[in-house]
Amino acid sequence: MKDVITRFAPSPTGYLHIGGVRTALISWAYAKKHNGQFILRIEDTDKERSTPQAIEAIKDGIQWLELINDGPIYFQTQRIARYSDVIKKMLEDGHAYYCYSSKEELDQTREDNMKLGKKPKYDGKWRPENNKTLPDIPEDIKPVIRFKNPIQGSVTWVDLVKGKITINNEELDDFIIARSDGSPTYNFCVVIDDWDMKITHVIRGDDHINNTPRQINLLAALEAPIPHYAHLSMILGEDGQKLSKRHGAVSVMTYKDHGYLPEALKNYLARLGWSHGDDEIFDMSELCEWFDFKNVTSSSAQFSKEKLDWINNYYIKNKDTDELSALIKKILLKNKFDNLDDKKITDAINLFKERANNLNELAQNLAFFFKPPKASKELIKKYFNQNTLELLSLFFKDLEGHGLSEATIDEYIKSFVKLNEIKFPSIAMPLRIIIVGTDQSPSVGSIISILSIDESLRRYNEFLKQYD
RNA sequence: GACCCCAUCGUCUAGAGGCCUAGGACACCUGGUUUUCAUCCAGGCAACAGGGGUUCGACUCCCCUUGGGGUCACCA
Repeated sequence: MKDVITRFAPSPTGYLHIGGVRTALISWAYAKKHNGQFILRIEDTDKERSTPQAIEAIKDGIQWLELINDGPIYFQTQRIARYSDVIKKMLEDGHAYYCYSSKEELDQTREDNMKLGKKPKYDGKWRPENNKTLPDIPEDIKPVIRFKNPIQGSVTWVDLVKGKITINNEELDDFIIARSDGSPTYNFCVVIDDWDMKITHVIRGDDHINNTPRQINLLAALEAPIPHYAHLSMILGEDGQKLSKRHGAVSVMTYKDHGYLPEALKNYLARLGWSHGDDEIFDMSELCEWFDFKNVTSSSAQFSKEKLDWINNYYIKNKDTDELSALIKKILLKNKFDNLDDKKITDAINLFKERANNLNELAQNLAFFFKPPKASKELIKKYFNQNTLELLSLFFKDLEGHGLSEATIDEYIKSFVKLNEIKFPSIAMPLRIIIVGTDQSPSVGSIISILSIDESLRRYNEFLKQYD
C-alpha cells in the first residue's frame, strides 16, 4: 500500500466532543499503523460560526489526548487563493456555472418539491446545456457558482465500514461551490484539500455519507484520485439519543476536569464500535497494531459512563505512582490544600487508588490526611457510647511506643482487642470516625502509620472537646 | 416526504453457513477474601426484532415488515 495519509477535519464552531475525538483517534491510529501521516485541518470557511476559542479547544483536546498531528495545522481560510484558482478553472472547463436564482426562489422550489413528495433539490434553471437558452441575467443578484453534477448514472464506493454504497445521481443536485460573496463552501474545500494533501483515507462520521457522492463526482471532474472512505457510526448518548448539548455532548476537556485519564478515555473510545477479540484493556501501541476496519461495527454505539469509570479505575490503579502523585497533588493544590507532603501523598495514593473511579474522587479521599475531618452526627451516634470513650482513652494512652509501621500498629490493635475482650469493629470503627471522618476506609493501622501517631492523637483530643 | 445507513444479553461487543446448549466485558445478583468499605477471586441472571425464502443445515446469505438513526442550506 502507498503511504497512508489520514486527516481529522473539524470545524471550529463549538467544543470538541466525544464523537469527534473517536474519529480523530481512529484516523490517528490507522495512520500510525501504516507508518503514515495524520493531518489536522481546521475547516473554518464559515466565518460566521468559527471562533478562535473553538480552535484552541480543538488543539487542547488533541494535545491532552496526545493524538499529535504530523506536519502543520492547516486552515482552510489560508487556502482561499488555491480554491479560487480551481473554481476559475472549473468555470472555464464547463464543470461549474453561475446561478442567479435568489434565495427566495430556491426556498420556494424546495417547498414545492417537498409537497410533491420529491427530493427538494435545485431545479437546474441556470445550468447550461446544449441547445438550451438561459434566462436573462438579473442585474440585482450576485450569483453563486454551482458544480455541474452528472445527471445520469450513479456513484458507487466501497465504504471501509459500511460496505458498498450506491447513490443515483438523480438524488444529487448541482451544489453550490462558491457563495455569492465568492467564498468557497465546505463540500468544495474538502475535496480540494483532500486532493492537495494526498489524503488516502477519509475517515469521518457517517453523517457525511450523503456528501460523499458529491465529493466523488467533483473529484472525478477534476480528474483527481478518489480516496478510500470510512464512515464511522455515531456515538449515542446514554439515553440512546443523538449526542446533543442536553445529552452529554460536552467538551472532551470536561472529562479531564472530571478526573479521567486520557489513556482511559482513549481505550474506552477505541473499544466503542471496534473490537479485537475479547480484549478490553489495551494501550495505544496495541490499538495501532490491531486496528482494522473489518472489526469496526457499522451500527451506532451508546456511550456508557459506567464502563468508562471501570476503565478509568483500572488505569488509575495501574498508573505509575509518581505520575499519579503529581496529578493528585495538582488537584489538591487547586482545592487550596496546603502543608502537602509528597511522601504522605504517595503513600496515601497507594492505599486509596483502587477505590477511585476518577482522579477527583481519589484526591477527595485523601483530603483527610491534610485537613482534620468532621464526622456527621449520625455516624457518631451510631458508633459511640460511654464504653467507646473509655476504650479510646485506653487505646490512645498506650498507642505511642508501638512503632509507626502499619504492621506494628495493626498488631497493637489486635492485642488491644484481645486484652479488652472486645470485637475488632468496636475499636476500629470509632477510630475511623475520629481519624478519617467516615466508617469506610482501608485498614486503620495503615492510615495511622501514614498520618502519624501525633496527628492521630491530636484528632482524638480535638474530638473529645467537641463530643461533650 | 425522498434518499441513505443500521438491527445479538439493560449497555459495549464476539460470531465470515455446521465449532452456538450463542462467547467475553460493564452493570446487576450470590458466595469467598477483607473482622468495615473498596480491590480481588468464584459463580449466576440475561440476547440472535418479526415474517418469508435459499440450503441437508442459518445468528450468519437474499427479500419484506417493523423499529431506530442520518441527510436533504449561499452550515460544516
